[in-house]
Amino acid sequence: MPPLPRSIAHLDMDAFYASVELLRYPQLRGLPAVVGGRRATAAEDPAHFPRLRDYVGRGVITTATYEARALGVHSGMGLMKAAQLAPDALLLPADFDTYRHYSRLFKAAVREIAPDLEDRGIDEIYLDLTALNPDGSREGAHAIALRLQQAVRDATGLSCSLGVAPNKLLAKLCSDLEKPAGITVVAADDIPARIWPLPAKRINGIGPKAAERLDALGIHSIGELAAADVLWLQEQFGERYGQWLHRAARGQDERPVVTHSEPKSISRETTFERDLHPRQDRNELSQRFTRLCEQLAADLVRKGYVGKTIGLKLRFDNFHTVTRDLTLPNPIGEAAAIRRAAGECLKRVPLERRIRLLGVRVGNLVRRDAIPDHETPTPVQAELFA
DNA sequence: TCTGGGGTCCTAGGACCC
DNA sequence: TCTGGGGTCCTAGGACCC
Repeated sequence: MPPLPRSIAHLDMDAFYASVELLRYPQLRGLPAVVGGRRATAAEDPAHFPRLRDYVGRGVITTATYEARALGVHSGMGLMKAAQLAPDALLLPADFDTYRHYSRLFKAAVREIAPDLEDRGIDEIYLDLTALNPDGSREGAHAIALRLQQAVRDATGLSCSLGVAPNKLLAKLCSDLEKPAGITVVAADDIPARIWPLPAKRINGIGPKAAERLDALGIHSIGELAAADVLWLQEQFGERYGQWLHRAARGQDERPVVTHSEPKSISRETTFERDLHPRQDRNELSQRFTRLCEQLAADLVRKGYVGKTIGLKLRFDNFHTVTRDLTLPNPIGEAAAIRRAAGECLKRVPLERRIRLLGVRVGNLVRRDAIPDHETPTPVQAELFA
């Protein structure tokens, strides 16, 4: 007997950050608006909304309303470029605490109906609905999706889109087909008609680089990728990725919905308002570096981890990025110890250009409460190791 | 006036051990 | 002395995702 097909959903909030802002400022509904840029300062009047054309400085768009998207603006786009396309669009500063609050609300509402939930960040989740839709019917899947949509709306006032399919890959693809507030259900039979005409880059895992290489090889649609010879794909893209491309294009994906996972690393990074010179701006650089380590140490305490691999990340004014890391004999978590280890990493980087970004990371994480007392480094020991 | 911040996973070479 | 594998850890970079 072949295993019963699963019923997997992907739920994606519609223009999440921007939609949360519209709950706060309903008078902006229907207008092009984007979320992004630096945090608001206390001096700014929260009811006065600057236009994109007034913005000066670094940053990208985090979310654009559908009205702004119609003007060609999308997330990830630099604010200065977006200002050219949509100078009159409103610019709303990001407020992550509020977004996290609404994230918890919608996930709790979904969990009441479908407890097998995998977190995929602040605004999307996977759900295993197999037990809720035992016959695997389209009608059953659609009914559950409608209930979920309504529950999310009741809990938050926000809309979401759902895809329901036999696996995560297809569910993710489908949740995007009828946005906003859409529901798309597909079965294996629908793949040739519904999935194969789509561009290959719509597959989660085919990014800009792979899409460009596929294009150059004459493969544009998922169907063309499905028709390509697997050995040839492996020659072009490597054994593993070639095999994965072949399976993905055919709608094959066995990954389970993972309801619990532990973090592998925790990091903090910052892009400076202006590029800092390694010697002329040495003091400022050093202060920002220390501050990042303090914030990271606080994050580690709050989340209950320590780690033994400390990493440093630098981005230069030409956008070239380098990383260095150092693995210590014992896990650490204190700001001073992190600062010292990351300082050792910094000594291994030649500093010949101005610095745009500085980041610090702690990996090889261990839960604080999992460390036997005799292994818990005291501050003094931590300093000796660092 | 280009290009945020938080992550995961993969690859590949070298060290080191069996 | 030379020739080998295999496994694991460390490090650096890169692709990709939200």
